[in-house]
Amino acid sequence: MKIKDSLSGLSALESEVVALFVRVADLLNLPRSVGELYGVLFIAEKSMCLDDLRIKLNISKGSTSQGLKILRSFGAIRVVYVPGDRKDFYEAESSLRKIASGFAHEQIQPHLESGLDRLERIQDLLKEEVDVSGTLHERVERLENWQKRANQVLPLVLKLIGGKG
Amino acid sequence: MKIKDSLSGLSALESEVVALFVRVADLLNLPRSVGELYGVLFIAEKSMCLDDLRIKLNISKGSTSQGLKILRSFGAIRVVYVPGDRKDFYEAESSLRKIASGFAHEQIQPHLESGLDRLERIQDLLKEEVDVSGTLHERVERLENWQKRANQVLPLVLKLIGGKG
DNA sequence: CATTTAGTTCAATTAAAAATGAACATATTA
DNA sequence: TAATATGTTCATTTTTAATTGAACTAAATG
Repeated sequence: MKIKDSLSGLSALESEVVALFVRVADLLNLPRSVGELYGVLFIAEKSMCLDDLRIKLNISKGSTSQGLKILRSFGAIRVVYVPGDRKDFYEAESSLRKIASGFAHEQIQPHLESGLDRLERIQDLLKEEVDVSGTLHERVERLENWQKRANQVLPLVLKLIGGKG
Repeated sequence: MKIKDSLSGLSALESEVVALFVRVADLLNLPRSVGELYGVLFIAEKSMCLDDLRIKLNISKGSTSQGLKILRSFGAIRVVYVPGDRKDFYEAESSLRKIASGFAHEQIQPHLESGLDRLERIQDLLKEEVDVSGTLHERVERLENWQKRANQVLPLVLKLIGGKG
């Protein structure tokens, strides 16, 4: 351990963990850099500041700042106060429940809401129409059903994920 | 109704439905064209062939073919036989349970599996290390816990989504 | 068995998303 | 209050992903 890949600044173990979270980020439609940052913080022994992360990952200040902002936005990282240092230090939030909940509220919920808006517009369009086929009505009803179900399932999923902590 | 936007080939209602599914596609990390295709089929009165869709959406043959392939891959559309026509006709699968299940198996499961591979590699790396801190052990254990939970939650989510049909 | 029709594939192009880095804002301290 | 330190913003560049369209395979038709 402690032997860093001189090019990447990451140990073999760190690299693997980062790679894992880069994959997760991709799955969740988040920028690669967000996965990298969370990965480093997840496996870090100590809290780290923007520059620590930027240097370790060899990415730009802008990416680092934006990535940390995204991670903060859904509570995947926490800012910790370090006495005698004006820099912001970060550590990874380790409660899956909290992260999932934050993600659901910040990244999923808005989509569901705008979906609801659009569905209402679809219903309005349907009302304006004359001579609407039964099929068409049935399809729009199905859409309403799906929308409703999505809204019901999300909180249940959070309950499942948040099992213990 | 039946008044098509001459430029897009879609009625106002169709446009809204397509836009809705384009958003869903984006949320699920699928190409825009996949959302467009499913949207048109979802609201269509009759089954449609590749060329019907290509013309209606004004997209290329290649995109249409690839998009339909993706939709078939997780069972979001079905191929229907039309007597006296050699073309393949498609209609939207309307069972959310089936679509979600197909999506989970084809698009999510592989990620979970490769995640497991990577986790095993991380565990191996940890074993090779001497002088591993308690923190580090704890973090990798947490990772195992998350992985396990993801594998447990996925089938439960499918149960929830597939409520009635 | 040549021709047409349907659909796929994939190299090249285009479009979208992310990363960069310089300019900027804000807070600190000497 | 000048100089420094920290972090943000955003126009530009770079990278990645999606789309295109021509070449292709395969099947049906005449």
